[in-house]
Amino acid sequence: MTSHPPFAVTVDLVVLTVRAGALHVLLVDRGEEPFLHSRALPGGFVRPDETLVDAATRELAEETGVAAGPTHLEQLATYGDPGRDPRMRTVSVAYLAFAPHLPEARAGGDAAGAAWLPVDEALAGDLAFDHARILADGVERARAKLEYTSLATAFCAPEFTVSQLRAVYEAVWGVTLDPRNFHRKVTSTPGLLADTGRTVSDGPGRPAAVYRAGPTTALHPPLTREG
Amino acid sequence: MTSHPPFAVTVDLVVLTVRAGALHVLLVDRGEEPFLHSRALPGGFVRPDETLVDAATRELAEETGVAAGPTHLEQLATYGDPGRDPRMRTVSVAYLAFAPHLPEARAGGDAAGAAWLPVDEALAGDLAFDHARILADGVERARAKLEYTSLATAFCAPEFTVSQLRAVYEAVWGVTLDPRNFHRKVTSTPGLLADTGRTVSDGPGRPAAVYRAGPTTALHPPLTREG
DNA sequence: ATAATAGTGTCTTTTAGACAATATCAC
DNA sequence: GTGATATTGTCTAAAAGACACTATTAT
Repeated sequence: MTSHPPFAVTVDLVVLTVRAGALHVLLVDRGEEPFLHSRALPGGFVRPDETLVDAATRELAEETGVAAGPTHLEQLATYGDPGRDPRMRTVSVAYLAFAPHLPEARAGGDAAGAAWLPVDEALAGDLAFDHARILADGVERARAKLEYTSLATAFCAPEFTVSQLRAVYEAVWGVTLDPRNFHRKVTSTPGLLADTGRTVSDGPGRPAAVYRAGPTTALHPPLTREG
Repeated sequence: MTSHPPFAVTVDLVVLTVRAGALHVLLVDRGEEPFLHSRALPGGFVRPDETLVDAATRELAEETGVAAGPTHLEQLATYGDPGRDPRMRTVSVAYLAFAPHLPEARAGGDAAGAAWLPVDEALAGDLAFDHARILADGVERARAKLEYTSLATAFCAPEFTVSQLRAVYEAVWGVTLDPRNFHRKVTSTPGLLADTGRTVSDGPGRPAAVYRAGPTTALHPPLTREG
């Protein structure tokens, strides 16, 4: 058999960040049918001559104004059940992005609005298409990857303190970690953090050392998720 | 923009098994252009009304005679660079399968032949399309998943001994593990193995207890990859 | 001074890894 | 018996987790 029925191919983005101690996801108000005015993950059709990751980067910038630069982007999974899009047979390649704390998103492209929403609220409400499932998969992937990679630093500004890094873990995992053991763990993992030699003071308390992300991306042994 | 350019969507399968102490992959000889008579991963076009995983299961059975029943199947990643298929813009959703030791594969469908090949040989030779990259990604995923899941049991027959399970780890990771520490580790992980109460004797030596896979799928803490 | 946060040190429990010793088979 | 494999036990070193204690700031 040599038939190749035509499919539409889209990319959808699960863009996560930490705001006010909680994990948030970037959602748009759909500016067109189907699911007009529903909340949805940003995304859109892949163009004939671009790679999938280029399409993801472009849609992120077009629809939400979030630049790819400070953001970690990786492929999540692909969703292609017949009927997931009422218009036509559509296969969507989902990407997962970890963003630092950014200014408010702006809408653009096909989106009538773009905003950060706590993932708990997003999963409780209705999302367009099968985006609730995609979001749930993305959150689960994020939680798992914090254990054995240095990706938590992707949620931080280029320079950050150990407390800020710990706040990322606590927000994503929804636990409280012992500040002393956490500090010892991350500072004793070779190559995970690069000391800038500077400190910052934020409110009362001893000023914290300022670090950048180091070259190490894999955590051996992993951080554990216990409270 | 509301245009949705047509894409062809395929599934490709990285089917892994352990034979003679080495990790093997199931490859087909392509029966048609392009890459006629090249070795390739089994796969083919997704039909208009089937899910992606159904397409993967169908192609596996059609092209190689491998039934889905005893096989673990999970989505690996999606490959869609322009130009990866010289015929048209094609997006391929790759699936990763872990098979127990099976009889020789048979060819069928679009495949002129199907055979198990050691992954080292497969990666050293030329594979059609970008299948070398897909295979490399699949092998890496398999190696990583053995660490923190019970998926090694998917490479075993329904009933197996601790030695047979250890042989899977040694073949996939290419290391030698201490039989005593491995035995203690897997038998002390709650729910990983279900004792059948029976033993089997294979050659000289004390007969080994026979187990089935237990309900536990996540390994906490993970097995380590050291020799 | 007091409260708050940053960071270090110490102790206990758990686990990994090395390896001795025992059990049960084929021959 | 010998040799092979299975299984249990013991020991040591490393790591996790609990938590006392010190350091440095804002107020």
